[in-house]
This record gives sequence, C-alpha cells and structure tokens, in this order.
Amino acid sequence: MCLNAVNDLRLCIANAIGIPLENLVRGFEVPKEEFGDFSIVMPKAGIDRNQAEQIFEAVRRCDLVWRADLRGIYLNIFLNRGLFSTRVLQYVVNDDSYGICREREPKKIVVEYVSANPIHPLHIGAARNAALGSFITRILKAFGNSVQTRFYINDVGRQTAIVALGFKLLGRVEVPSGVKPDHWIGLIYAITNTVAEIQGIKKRLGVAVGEEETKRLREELDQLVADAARLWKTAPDIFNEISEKLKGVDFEEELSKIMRGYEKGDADIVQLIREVVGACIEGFKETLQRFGAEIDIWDWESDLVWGGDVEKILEVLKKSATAHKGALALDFSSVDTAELRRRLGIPRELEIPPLILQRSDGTTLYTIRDIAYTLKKFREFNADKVINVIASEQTLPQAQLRLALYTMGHKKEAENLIHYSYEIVNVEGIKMSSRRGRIITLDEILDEAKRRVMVELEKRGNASEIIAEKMGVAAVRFYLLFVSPSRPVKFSWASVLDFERNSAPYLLYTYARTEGIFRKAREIGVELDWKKLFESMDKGFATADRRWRLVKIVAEFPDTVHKSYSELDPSILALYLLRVADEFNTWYDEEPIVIEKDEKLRASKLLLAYAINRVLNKGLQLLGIEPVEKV
RNA sequence: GGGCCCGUAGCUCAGCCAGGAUAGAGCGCCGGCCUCCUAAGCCGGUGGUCGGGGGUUCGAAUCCCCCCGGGCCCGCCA
Repeated sequence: MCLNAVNDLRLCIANAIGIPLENLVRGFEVPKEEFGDFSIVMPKAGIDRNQAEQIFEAVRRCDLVWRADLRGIYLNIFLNRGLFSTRVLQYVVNDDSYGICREREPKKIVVEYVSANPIHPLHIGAARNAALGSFITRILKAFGNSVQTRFYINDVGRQTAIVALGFKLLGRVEVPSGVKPDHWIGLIYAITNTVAEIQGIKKRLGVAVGEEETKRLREELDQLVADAARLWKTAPDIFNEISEKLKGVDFEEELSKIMRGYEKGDADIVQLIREVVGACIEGFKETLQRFGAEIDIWDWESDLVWGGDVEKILEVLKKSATAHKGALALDFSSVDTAELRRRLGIPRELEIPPLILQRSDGTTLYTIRDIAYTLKKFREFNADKVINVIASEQTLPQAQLRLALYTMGHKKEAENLIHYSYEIVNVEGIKMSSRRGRIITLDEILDEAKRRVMVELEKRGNASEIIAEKMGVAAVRFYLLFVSPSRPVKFSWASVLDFERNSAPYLLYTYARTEGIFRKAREIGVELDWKKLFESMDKGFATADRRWRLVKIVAEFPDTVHKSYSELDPSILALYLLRVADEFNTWYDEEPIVIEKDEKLRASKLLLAYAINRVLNKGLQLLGIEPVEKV
C-alpha cells in the first residue's frame, strides 16, 4: 500500500489548481510553525504569481485545508487538524508497511559491497562500506526489488602473495585458539610486509644516489622501524621468525613466483593461498554477520582467471589496444565524448589515462579481471542494474571499467553499472595503514561499544548480553549511516561511544519507552486492539500543538523514506528518526498517556504513541537496526 | 600540475543538486526537573562575517568565476 496523507493533500491541491502533482512534490515545504503546516513555494511549483488569487481560492476547497495565507512567494496552508490527524492514524493502523510504497516495476539489482582485501581484519573504512551496502540492500528490497548481494574476494595479486609467503615461511602454523582467523592473517601480513619493506629500503640505501634520496629513504625507514617495533611487541616470536626466514629469500622473486603460480593454477600454491585467504574470509563472515551485513554469494577472483573469462576479455580488448609506455593498453580517447560521459556518469573533467591490459610478465591486472566479474554479475542474476559500493578514491578505475565495457560493445552493462561512491573514514590523530597493521578494526569497535552499553545497562539493573550486543552494533551502524555518503566521516572513539541524543541507543531507548507505555496499558487492562481504539478515539485530540506536531511528523514518514530510497541515502532517514524521537520525548514528558482518565482521549494518545512506535520500528529496521522492547 | 569531494556555532552535523520568510539540530558550557507510563530523558540560557573575494538576481549558505584551507586520486597496486 502507499497510504500517504501528505500526498492526499498534494493531490487534492494539484487537482484543484490544475497543475501536475510533480510540481507540488517539488514546491512543497514544511515551514516554521508560525507560517503554517505546509507551504507551497509558488515559483518552485511553477505557479504564476498573477494567478495567486485564483489558486488561493482553489486550495481552500480541499477538505484537509482549514485556511490558507498568501505571503510573498509562499502559499501557506493550515490544515484541518482533526481531519488530517484522523487520516494519518487511520493509515498507520491499516497499513502494516506504513511508509513504504512498493515499486510498480521492480528491478533485479546486484549489490557488490565490502569486498575488502582478504589479508587483514575489516577496519572502520570497510565498516562504512558494509553499513551503506547493507542499507541500500535493505531499502531496495523493502520497495519490492530483487536484490542479490555479492562479495568479491581479491585473492589474485601482490598482497595475497605477501601474506601467503609469510604464512609459508612460518611453516603454515594453525590459527592459535582464541584468535580470530582474520586477525591472525592480518598480523602475519603486517609483519611480513613491514619486514620486507625494511629490507628493501636498506638495500636501496646501499646504492642510493644523492643526499636528498638518502634523506627521504632514511625518514621512511624510521617510520617503518617504529611500526616494526610495535608489531614486535604484539607478537615477538612470530615477528622474529618471519624476520629471520625472510633474510634468506629474494622477496620480490618469491612473490612473483607465487603470483604466476597462482594464476596458472599450480596446485601447491593454490592450496597455500586458498588456505590463507579462506581463513581470513572465515573471520569476515563472522564480523559481517554480527554487523548485520548479509552476503549471498562469495566470488573468488581467481576462479575468473582459471575459468578463462579473463583471457577471453583480453582477446577482445587487444583488438582495440594500442602501445602505451611499452605496454599494451586501451586508450579511450576515440570513444570518449561529453555525451558518453553523461550516460555513464563520468565527471566531465576527469582525466582518464589509458588502461594497461597486462603486466610484462603476462599476469593480469585488477580492472581487466573486474570486467569479467561485472559481466558475470549481470549474467548470473539477469540483472537490470549492478551497484558497486566502493569508496570515492576508486572513481578513476571504476570509470575505466565502464568505458572498457562500452568499448567492448557491452553498452547496456556500461550504462547500468553504478559506482555507489562514498567518502572515506578519517581517523582522528592517526594515519591508518593496513600494510603496517595500523588499523582500527570493526571487531574492536563493536566490542568496545557493547562494553559501554553494558556499563549503562548495569546501572539500570538490566545487564542483558543480548541487548548490549544489539545496541552496541546499532550504535556503530548508526554512527556510520547518519552522515551523508558524499561526506567524509571523522571517526573518534568519543563520538562513536556517545550514546546521547544523536545515536542509536537514544533511538532505541525512545522506542523502548513507547513499548513501556503499551506494557503498562496491558497491565491495567487496556486492550490494545488498534483498529478498535481507532474507532473509539477522540477525533479532535490532536488540536493541541504538541500532539499536532507529532501527527505531522508521522505524516512525513512516507515522503522521507521515499527520498532516502530514491537517493539511496541513509542519512535522510537517520536524521528524520532523530527528529521523531526528539518530538516524542518532549511530548512524553509533558503529558501522561496511559494514566489519562478520559477513555477516548487515552485511546487517541495510545494511538499516537503507536504511530511513533511504528515509524521508529520501520525506520530502524530499514537502517538495519533491530528494535529492542526494553532497555 | 590536473581531477573528485569537503569547508555552516568551540565540537559533530542538517540545509546546497531543483535560489526565496528572522540560517537549524545535537554535543559542550551555565541554571533548573525523578512520591507520576524507563532521567540514554525533559525545560530554560549560551553560541554563527554560512572559508575569503567578486559576479548573476528583486532576492545567494544555495548558481557562476577566482583565491585560501583539508581529504582522496592521477602505478605494469587494488
């Protein structure tokens, strides 16, 4: 169902004055209270101000309208509070999915998200990706679309080769008990990489020419040594062993051997890398499940290479390739037009360098493999759209990907491949580096958030592990969702653990308060049959300002959810829910609900609380937050 | 050097794409409120040359240009 009282109003006005509904959707505002309940901004709605007088008369004929004022470019509307509030509550009571209006033509959509390198635990950056990806999945599904979620396991390439080498040197020891496998792999990776980098720099220092280069290398070395010292402190035995074993090998040569062997499908190397990466993925699955981010299909990048998909694509692309700095590359200048950029959503001024097709040693490159993967995603789900949730720092390779698809003749796929871009998470005070093991992991944030919730719950004598876990996870998710995706998130422990006002715990607390009201009502023998209560309610109850404000905010829910859906922006919904909670808490403090003696008025108040309860419940669920009934 | 994103109250953020009414929240700070449905709450107070300068317009936080500051990208990494 698509019950929306605000839209009823818009429809009536649009008909009365004879303009398309879309104009009013655009030119509709919720103004400051003193001006009215809703306003039509006439220039925005495409209304000629000379016709203002006729319009003014027409608007007043709508039954939901009580009076209207003309003021400058605004047509301010005051509603018939009794009629409108009854309508809103009627919609909430009769529509189980109040606020959500399913697509008439649902789409098949693939969402690829997280796809973090399987060489270290998920960090705060991947957490934002997971939060956004699972949000868009949820809201797309809620609106009736079919969605398939996929995780691309980047097991081909230099980074997995590094950790595999470290793992091999250690004698392929098992993950110690009590250690999460991805944390174990991450440690080996960071140590191997840091030690190898130190050795590499020392070598270069030996042959360095010029004071400047020597100085630069020394600075780099100092930093590396500091990281190494920290890693040594974390795991001295492992550090010493890897460090010792690395002395005897030609690092670059060994890496190249592993990479080549893996792409060829050499059995020993395949077993080695699959073991390492598999362990890491096991850890990812645990964390993602905890975080409420579901993945339907796990795709191994190596399967695309071994299956011949990548080779086929290379063959096709080579036909249009040209030489670039001695390598075979795809130059886009011949197809690159302003019109194509518009269709593919590529920024007008973005400089796009040629795409190198293959390394000199014959191994493949990421973007080429990603072409094969993109086609696979479209094909296997028969998808209308593929959405890649990837940080904005990858804008260039994502644009190259679409252009390459277009060049190959996959025009539809190129146009329907969406790069859902978001800004990164900045961590105050430190520079994160997964290569050096300098990261804040999602696991530790979730653990700490849970612990902090627990402290608060203990104060209330309700030390429930389950609730602490739910609220802790919710706090982190909400923190990452309430900033617009196009804006960087500034991470700080103080803000992620601040559970007042702008936080999930605040919303959950407010929700639990509504549940508390219903509990109390049942205790004193009130039957909570919403339809019956609706029949017996006092229709004029919402004329009081405070209650009226709540009715209006409940009425705004469908529009808000729709905007959040069409822009795939969770922050719109998140900020709205905070407003809902603020309004409700003010009202809650102001007048008793269950204790109300007048039965009709009590029914109305209960219904209003129920409406708030439904809005919070639905909104939280869309954000991927499970409401809790008691805190 | 070029490109993308960002710059709004001490701090964290709305508002900008589709220009309009005295620029909004929260945190912080100061002062109040638990014999009553959960005080992670409520009420009051405090706080802004919307980074700077030009331009367009009856009207600019919003559109255009220039500059300054921050982040990211420009690799035979991903």
